[in-house]
Amino acid sequence: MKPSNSLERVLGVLEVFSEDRLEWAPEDLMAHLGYSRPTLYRYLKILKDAGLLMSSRNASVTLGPRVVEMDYLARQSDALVLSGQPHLKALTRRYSCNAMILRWYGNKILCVVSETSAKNLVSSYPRGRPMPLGRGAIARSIMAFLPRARLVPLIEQNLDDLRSVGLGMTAEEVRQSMKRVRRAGHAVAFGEVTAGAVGIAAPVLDDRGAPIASVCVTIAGTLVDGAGIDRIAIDVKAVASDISAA
Amino acid sequence: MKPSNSLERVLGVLEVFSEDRLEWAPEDLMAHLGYSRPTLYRYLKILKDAGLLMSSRNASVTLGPRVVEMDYLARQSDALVLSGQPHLKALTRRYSCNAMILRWYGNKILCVVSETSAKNLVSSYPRGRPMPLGRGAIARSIMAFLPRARLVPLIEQNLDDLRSVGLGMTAEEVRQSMKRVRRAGHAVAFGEVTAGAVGIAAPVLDDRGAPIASVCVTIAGTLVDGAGIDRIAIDVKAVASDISAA
DNA sequence: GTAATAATCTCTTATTATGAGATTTCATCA
DNA sequence: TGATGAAATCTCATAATAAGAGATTATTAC
Repeated sequence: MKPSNSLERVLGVLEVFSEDRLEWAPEDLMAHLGYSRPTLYRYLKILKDAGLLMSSRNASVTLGPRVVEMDYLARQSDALVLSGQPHLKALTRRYSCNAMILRWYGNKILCVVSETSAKNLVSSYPRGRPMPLGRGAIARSIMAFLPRARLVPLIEQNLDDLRSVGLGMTAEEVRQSMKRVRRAGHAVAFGEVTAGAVGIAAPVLDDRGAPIASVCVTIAGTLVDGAGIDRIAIDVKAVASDISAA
Repeated sequence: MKPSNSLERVLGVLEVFSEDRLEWAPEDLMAHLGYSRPTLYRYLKILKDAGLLMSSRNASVTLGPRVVEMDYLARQSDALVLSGQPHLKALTRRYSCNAMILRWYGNKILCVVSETSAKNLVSSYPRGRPMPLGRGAIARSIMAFLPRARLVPLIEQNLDDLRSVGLGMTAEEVRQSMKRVRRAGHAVAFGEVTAGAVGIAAPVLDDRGAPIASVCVTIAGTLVDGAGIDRIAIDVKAVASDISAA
């Protein structure tokens, strides 16, 4: 995974930006990436000219305006957004809730659209924020549909979290829980991500049955009982399979 | 502006995505960019691995999930968003309107945040969408604060639009109109971008007095008279200068 | 199964990215 | 305003590697 050519090395600069580190001083980038001074400045110049980076007041760099523009364009071309948004609006009309679609990519789960009708239940996962793999209905709805070879290492990496939400003590027990989720076709979680909120999620599958996204409804625990959850689960699954078709 | 090295050429692939063309077939990219087949596929592979591109069903490519993630990060680190958002919330609390901040970069005006309290006045410029230079209070509030050398070519490029909104028949007359905007410290536009809407915008200036952004309130024309507009203009200018300070 | 298309590989050559160090630009304070 | 320190850019020889023609291998579609 370490960059082997100069093209990957330029892009490597973009990889270092994360929620923990939104601003980088050139000096730190040199140290962190191991590029020489002229090389780093060359890269920065190119990335700034492309608008992907910009320099903030104190000479350090942050992500730039072209990123913002590209996200707008990505919204226009994303099949999940285009086909999913009307469904989300319908869900939020029917229930006082938070409805969202999250994409599965490279061991990350990323929110791509969300709609809300619940006044005080604000989603802590807006568009673009990656979500943990170990907790929540969304993660489970996706993991349960992965092939075993893909699933097992993920379980092992997140065993502490998975254990703490009661999916089993050992990796094998967790895998059995996942099987049950797969059979049900959806996952339910009580307050695993947001206290007091119930999450109900179903996977969007591609034509080979591999998960590519998840549809999730989050609703205040006080608003639903078991039967209510079942009803929502049916709707969520319907939406997910509808999106799968496209 | 034509790429001179391989690093700029890879990034050149990202430049071709626009509102008019959200999806590209590799074959078309080869023709459009003039890269050979192996080279183009090499570039695509690298950009896909970085998550900046992804391939859609029909083998063509679109912007990818890392773009979405980077926009989320950009939101977290953007001083305009961080310092501006509370102000926008205050403005929308005070008036039934649409309040937004737009960044000026590379001859483009790009929305970075927007808040709204008006039910049926939906902004047609969400985050990331570039806005025309020839129409609207926002464009004018920025252009009026550019140095003459920068301003004149822009006026000439957009003369048709500028004329059609009544800023003057010749470039020189338009420039005089801009001077008046500059003296007033804000721009007002009636239905130039959205029919029936009034736009009131003031520039955010850096420490050298160069415009870097604009604060704009859009409100239904039926809700305000001249005095109302003046009141809003004062608030908008206050917000803009407050943001300028940071 | 086969045909058609799409993507990747191979390998040589010319191109060009690289980094040490010098130089220039920029900002800051006396 | 001029001096001081830091940040960014430039120069240039050399090693590194990106490029492309054409062949080969995947992937679809039928």
